[in-house]
Amino acid sequence: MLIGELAEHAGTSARTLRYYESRGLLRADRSSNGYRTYDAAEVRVVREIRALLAVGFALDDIRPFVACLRAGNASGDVCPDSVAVLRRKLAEVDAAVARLGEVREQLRTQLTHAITHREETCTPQRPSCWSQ
Amino acid sequence: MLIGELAEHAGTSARTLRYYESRGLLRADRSSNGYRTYDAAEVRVVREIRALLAVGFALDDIRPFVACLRAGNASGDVCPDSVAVLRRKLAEVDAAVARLGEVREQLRTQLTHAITHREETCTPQRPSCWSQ
DNA sequence: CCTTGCCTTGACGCCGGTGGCAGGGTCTAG
DNA sequence: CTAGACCCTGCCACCGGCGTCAAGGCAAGG
Repeated sequence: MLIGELAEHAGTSARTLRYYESRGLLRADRSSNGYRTYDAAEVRVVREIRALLAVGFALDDIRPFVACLRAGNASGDVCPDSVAVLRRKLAEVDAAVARLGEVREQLRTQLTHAITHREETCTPQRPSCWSQ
Repeated sequence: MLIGELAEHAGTSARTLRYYESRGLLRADRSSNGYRTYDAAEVRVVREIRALLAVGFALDDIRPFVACLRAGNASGDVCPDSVAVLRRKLAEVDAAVARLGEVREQLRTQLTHAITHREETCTPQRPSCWSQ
């Protein structure tokens, strides 16, 4: 399988696949003319990468999952390194949710405050209130 | 007030203040030698900018708040344009929270699945499971 | 032979907020 | 006069995951 075919099967671009290779996530054999040649199994690997990226993983985080798949496991998740990354990411997501929750509260407070004070200060008698 | 003083009062760098100016958020008079000169009121403006940036606003989003402060309002929040941005940001944050919630669930599912299947597949009898 | 369409490597662009440097002017105190 | 601490403009670097262009090699069909 050439790189264009792999890209199409996996739903991405050849450029992207070369980038993954440069980052150590993909490997390719080369045929005599220098073209990259892929085994059909690489489709799964690329799909795994895309799926994890979509969830918010960085390429460096994804390496263990790829190694796990390559080791012959049915899923990239089951190896200890992958589990460690999953745990870490879960913690990060929890932290992000918490922070966003605080931001949300602050925004709500600001909005309430703004609407309240608009009654007092933004009147046709005081047009300087309007920013435009 | 010179740019270095303003930077110190507002807790940031002169470089940053020049950048804000280049983006249309700050204005400065120039003294005869070409140095930027600031009114003491600019400290509040810069602080407003920093506070909104810290919450996750982009510089372009912050413009209305600055205009609102400049118009003489006690808070940058009270003008209609600011309120509109606040509403939009709140919606964005809500969306982000929702998405992260889904991601969190997926991660939890993956983790549970991984740990369950590790029992079956990752044994000393099948060392290829381990990615390292 | 020529075109078409794939492949190759290499390099720059993007986005946003800032740091940092180069190369110069200005002001002030000693 | 000079040192040092400011100030000025302008430009490169960063981070990450690519898009995109350049310039060329290779395969296959008319």
